[in-house]
Amino acid sequence: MGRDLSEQEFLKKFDPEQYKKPAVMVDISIFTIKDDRLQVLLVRRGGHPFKGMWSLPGGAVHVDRSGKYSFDESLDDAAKRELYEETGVEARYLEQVMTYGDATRDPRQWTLSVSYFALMDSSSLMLQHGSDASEAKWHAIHDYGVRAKLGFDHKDLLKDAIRRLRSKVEYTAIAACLLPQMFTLPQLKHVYEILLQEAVPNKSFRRRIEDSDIIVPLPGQYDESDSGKKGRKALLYRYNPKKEQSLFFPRSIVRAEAERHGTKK
Amino acid sequence: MGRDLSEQEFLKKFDPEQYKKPAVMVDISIFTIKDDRLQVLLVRRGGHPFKGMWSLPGGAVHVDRSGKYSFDESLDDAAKRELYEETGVEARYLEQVMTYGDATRDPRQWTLSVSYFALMDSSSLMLQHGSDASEAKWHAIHDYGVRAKLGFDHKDLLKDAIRRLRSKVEYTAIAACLLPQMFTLPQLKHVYEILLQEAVPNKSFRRRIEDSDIIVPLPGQYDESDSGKKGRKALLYRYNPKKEQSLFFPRSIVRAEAERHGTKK
DNA sequence: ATAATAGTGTCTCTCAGACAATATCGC
DNA sequence: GCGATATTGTCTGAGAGACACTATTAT
Repeated sequence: MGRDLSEQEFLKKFDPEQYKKPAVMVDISIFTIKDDRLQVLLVRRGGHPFKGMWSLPGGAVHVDRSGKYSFDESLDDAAKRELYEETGVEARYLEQVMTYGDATRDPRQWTLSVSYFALMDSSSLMLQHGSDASEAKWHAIHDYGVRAKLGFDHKDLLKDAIRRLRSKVEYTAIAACLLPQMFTLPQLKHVYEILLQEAVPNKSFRRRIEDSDIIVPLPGQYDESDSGKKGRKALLYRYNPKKEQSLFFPRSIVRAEAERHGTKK
Repeated sequence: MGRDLSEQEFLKKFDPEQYKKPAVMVDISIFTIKDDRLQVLLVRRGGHPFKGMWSLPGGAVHVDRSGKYSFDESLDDAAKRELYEETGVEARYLEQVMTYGDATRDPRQWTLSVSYFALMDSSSLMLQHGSDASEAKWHAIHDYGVRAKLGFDHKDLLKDAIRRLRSKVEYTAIAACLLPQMFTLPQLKHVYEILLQEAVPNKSFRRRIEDSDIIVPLPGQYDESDSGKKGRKALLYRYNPKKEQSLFFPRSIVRAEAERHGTKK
């Protein structure tokens, strides 16, 4: 290791290109509820590899300050940038799922993908066309995937993202991030039922909300949209924006029974 | 984009070094139970940056087939290799936590760290000295960190790894991976109490085990070690190796009450 | 009024935790 | 036997889900 260098000298001499590096991508599963289904935004691949197939929106992390592209300060920033490029809006919720990396998942090189999932309400959205993604489209989720053929190992990324979402829904309030700022409890319950794919008991559900300070009522405000609808009007609630971290419910919903987390059965 | 290339032609022409890339490291929080405490294995840094400080064991992913180092087929392989280089054994449990990446966490370059945590029983261990890590040592966990000063943002990596471990212990059987192959229920209960830092009700704990098929008794076999000990001998159990995935308990242990997941408070 | 939807009251059954009782060991 | 540890038995309170009931709206 030669003589003793100071940290300054060491950093000056350090060559970042001394070793071969993997490519680093950020890929996002952007979810929304549309037509009573959970849907994910996919883009059709315009170039090789997997040309013509669908894939999760994403791209390389921008680490070159002198490059022509906007610089990414962090992984989260890269995810937010990709998300914004694809949808033109910011997501209500964004969370890292996990990282995939091996020698063969991309035929070009050893590639690593940091997978994220994002939640948005479908009304807040304007699909941006152009850029590298030739076409972007919502695809309904069936079970743990989509019917379309996905490139790379994005089928796995998507499956794990859906799993994470479903599991997290049971003990947090993030489902509210799939709805507009203001919503009713029947609407929210409906989102839960779509995500969990089973009936949610009414009383237990409302008790959960009451006992939490995550989802708070807007006293006296009723849902006036969909004026043609019959029946009693529902009270409006909103997702509590303060205390970002405590979107946790005191206890889990549905399926206290076994195999809640089992991968198969 | 020029004329239409076939995928083969495209791949032949593709230049992996066309864009600048971040460095990719794998860092591992290796946990064990020693002296009635949760402990993590740290190495003292021999070179810059953060020379002389402690850090999580780890290193760059080896993606160069022609290099002098062993090639890593995947991220998990890289983690297993680092783990083996450091401890000389394979861990009983290894799980990816999450990935950290930004422009400044390593003064040399934009660096990304994939964080893992590993569980092992302290008896199965032989610390390997040498290589780039000049010194390796167990450090007791207090609250969500260690007393030693850590380089990089490893304090955050460690904190998140501990959080993941503690949270996962409540609904899985991974705590058994901190004990030898065969163990008694009082021993396992003790591990839970060390990890969760609170008393675990005896009857509930044993009911959980009974109802699960994750931890199974070795009928008629008693713990004969520590022969000087008073009192009734405990039955031996083992961690069920088949069905790797279903190390989940039907329900959670302790703290059904609020703030189970809160970050602070 | 009636049907439809929203929201509330109440009962029951299950289960986690408390605590007591029993079993088995070394001495 | 005695103290220590392991294991099992029983009771009770809390809470989730079932279900019936009330409230409010459009037609």
